[in-house]
Amino acid sequence: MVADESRGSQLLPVLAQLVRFLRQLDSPDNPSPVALGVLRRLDREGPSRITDLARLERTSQPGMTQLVGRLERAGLVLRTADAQDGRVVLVEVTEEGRALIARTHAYYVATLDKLFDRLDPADCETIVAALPALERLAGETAAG
Amino acid sequence: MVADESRGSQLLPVLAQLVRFLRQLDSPDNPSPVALGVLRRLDREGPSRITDLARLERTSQPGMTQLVGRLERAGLVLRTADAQDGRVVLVEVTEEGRALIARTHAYYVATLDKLFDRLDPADCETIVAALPALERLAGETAAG
DNA sequence: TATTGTTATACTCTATAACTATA
DNA sequence: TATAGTTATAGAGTATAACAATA
Repeated sequence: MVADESRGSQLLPVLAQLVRFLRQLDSPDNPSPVALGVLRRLDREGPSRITDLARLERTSQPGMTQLVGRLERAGLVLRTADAQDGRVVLVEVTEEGRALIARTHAYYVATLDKLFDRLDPADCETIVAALPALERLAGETAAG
Repeated sequence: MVADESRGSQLLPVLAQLVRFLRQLDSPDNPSPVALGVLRRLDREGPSRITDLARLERTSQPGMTQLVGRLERAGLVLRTADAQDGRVVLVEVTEEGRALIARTHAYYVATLDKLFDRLDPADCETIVAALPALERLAGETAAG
């Protein structure tokens, strides 16, 4: 298979186009990608340490301290002390933070649904049929 | 169809995961998304005005002036005057800019190809079969 | 006057280095 | 000493407002 016909080279422009489209939207709260990632992680996994958030979201530790500070000032997260280890700060998402996640998610979903509505029904079916495989592909990103 | 089962709500997490994965890569040159978008556009469409780049990439005009300035200092684009209209600046990509596009593209493609290599062959086939439909879906983002 | 682009200024986001507090 | 986190500082990136040059 020639390089320019590889599966990755075919999928990349599709991803790039969809992502650029979503990025250029004026979503209601307009959280930064990393901020949304942190909120979603806290929602999924519960209270977490600064150090762990920094590692998992691939930012520096000071960067995460500052992001958490901004999120806290915005009322989206709370910081609490760890009872076992006085050095540790535990960050948890607030109800307001969860509401922001829900609004942003709903907005992105509605935008994608509008794209599907403009598409040929046969194409829609083909994509829907491929979603489980795409989910497994996306799952591979966590594996390695 | 219930909201949480809509096509958009199924596609969104897949997109989010793949995009987060690609964004967190340490690509060789690490261009910003907008910078890469401008370079790719110039490569595709030839010399362009600041105003047009700003509109098409959805940045402010001063923002585009500044981005083009950074790209110029990095040797990735050239600015030339328009012979017909003395107000206009034409921006064009350099060979070095094209090389950066190629390196970045190759890196992303190789990363995606590695994901496919870890996937069940049947899933790969399903995704490849859906690529034309996905391309048309992505194309709808430009339509309206 | 309208259009093209730049400069001035400020804010967000992120990084590295140096620091404090706890283990 | 090592670890968790913060503070200090700087740079990239982007916005709005005010400006200069050309049409």
